[in-house]
Amino acid sequence: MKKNIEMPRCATCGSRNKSVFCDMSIDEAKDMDSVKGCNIYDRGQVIFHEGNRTNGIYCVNRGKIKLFQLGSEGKEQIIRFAKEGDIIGYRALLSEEPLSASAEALEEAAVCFIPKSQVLKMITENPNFNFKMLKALSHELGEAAKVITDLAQKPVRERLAETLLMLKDTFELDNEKAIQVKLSREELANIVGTATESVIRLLSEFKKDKLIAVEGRNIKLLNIPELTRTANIFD
Amino acid sequence: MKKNIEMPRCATCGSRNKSVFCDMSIDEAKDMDSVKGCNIYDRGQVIFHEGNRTNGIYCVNRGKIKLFQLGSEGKEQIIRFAKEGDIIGYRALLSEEPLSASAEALEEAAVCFIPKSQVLKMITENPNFNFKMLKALSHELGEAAKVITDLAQKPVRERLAETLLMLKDTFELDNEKAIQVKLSREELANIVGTATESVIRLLSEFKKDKLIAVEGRNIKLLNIPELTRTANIFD
DNA sequence: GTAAAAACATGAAATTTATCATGTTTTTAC
DNA sequence: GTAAAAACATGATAAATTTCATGTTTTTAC
Repeated sequence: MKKNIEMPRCATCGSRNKSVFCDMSIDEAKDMDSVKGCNIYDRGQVIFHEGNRTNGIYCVNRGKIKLFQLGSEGKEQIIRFAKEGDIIGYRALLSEEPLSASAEALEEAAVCFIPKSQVLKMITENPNFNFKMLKALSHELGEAAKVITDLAQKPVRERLAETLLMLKDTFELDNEKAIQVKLSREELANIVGTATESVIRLLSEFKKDKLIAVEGRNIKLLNIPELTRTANIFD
Repeated sequence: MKKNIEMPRCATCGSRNKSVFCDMSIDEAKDMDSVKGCNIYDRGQVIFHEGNRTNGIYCVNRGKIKLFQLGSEGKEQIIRFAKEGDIIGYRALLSEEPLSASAEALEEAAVCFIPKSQVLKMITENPNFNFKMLKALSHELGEAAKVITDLAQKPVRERLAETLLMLKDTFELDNEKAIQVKLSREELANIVGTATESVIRLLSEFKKDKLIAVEGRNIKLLNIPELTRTANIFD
């Protein structure tokens, strides 16, 4: 269940520097504080549901979140991840369409809710914010196109290697080279677009080839250059 | 080669009603005319190349265009299409990244070029246009997510049926139910994400099952409800 | 702490899809 | 108009991937 917590203030939010709100004024931050909400979500809790309407955007203060669609056979397809400083739900808000994905916390997460009116106000009144939104959407669209080409053309082995590298870029490695997000084999399969068993087998192969080390959900990237080659990435 | 033609004026452009420029003022239209360029591209001509930088956006006045990326093995992946009233190249402009796709004319096309300065001016000074851009990007991003889920989860047969229906929605049918765009089997394969031979075989099956009629590149959709069922679409 | 559930793992078989080989038809370029 | 090239077509084979079956390990819930 959602818990009530002390409201994080935008002015002192550590995630703000990394977000589209990074150059918000003090007045805007106060304004935001007066209209926003904030909730804590436990691991596995749903923040919003695909198909629903939204009346605002969500800004991740802390925690890791997966965004996924359900395919026609009810299988999850993970579309992207969000972490502190990221906003989610903005696509649906701006397109005035239903949410195209569900969002679920991968670990305890604090997420603020910013009402539509406030978002529109900032877009209208703060050109920097407006351009940040345009830029974020454009960037996402470019990333999506790459994913489309990979899914259409690359074999599973390459896509899995690429997924591990993407997770590294998104969540970074700790000092033992371990990816700082814990996903099940099934979740990995739901990014790669393959069967869970295929992920299990390929992870074993990568492990045998010393590309990675695996202990449960902890995956260490031991040989990134060779993983990159396995992913067939040249740019 | 590019040909010089009489410059179409925005004020009288028949495509404008359907575009993000639909509620441009008379003054803005004149302003636009004074800075824009226009070129005619023959079938097969490239309008811009993936990886290049762009200093403006392209607005399609007439003709049909495919946008594609090259995969790591040099295979085309068709990402989307553009027709009269559509703009292309805006993703790269707004994200300040290189162009993520190449654009090629599928038939003779007239395409205007609008310099970056003018686009930014309109974004800044015309809130309606700004919201149209945000909406267009958001909508595209939602469509891309659907494509990702389909590519990851649907078999080739379903994806081909879905592609035919997508082409119907994008280019419409003539009064003989024929899709109003002519694509090679290879191009169809490059949308679906499969081998050309697979497209050929499946089109024959669809034809045998009376879902479609095929004469060369002319494809008539005879049974849309059943095609929709074949595509496994329920929403 | 223990039972139940979920996740992980692996082999064998089945299925889907791609590749290769080859021939025909259609289009393109002088 | 004709030769060359490209596109279309089809069968046979090969490869990639999924599915199914089954067992083990780990996690979760009282």
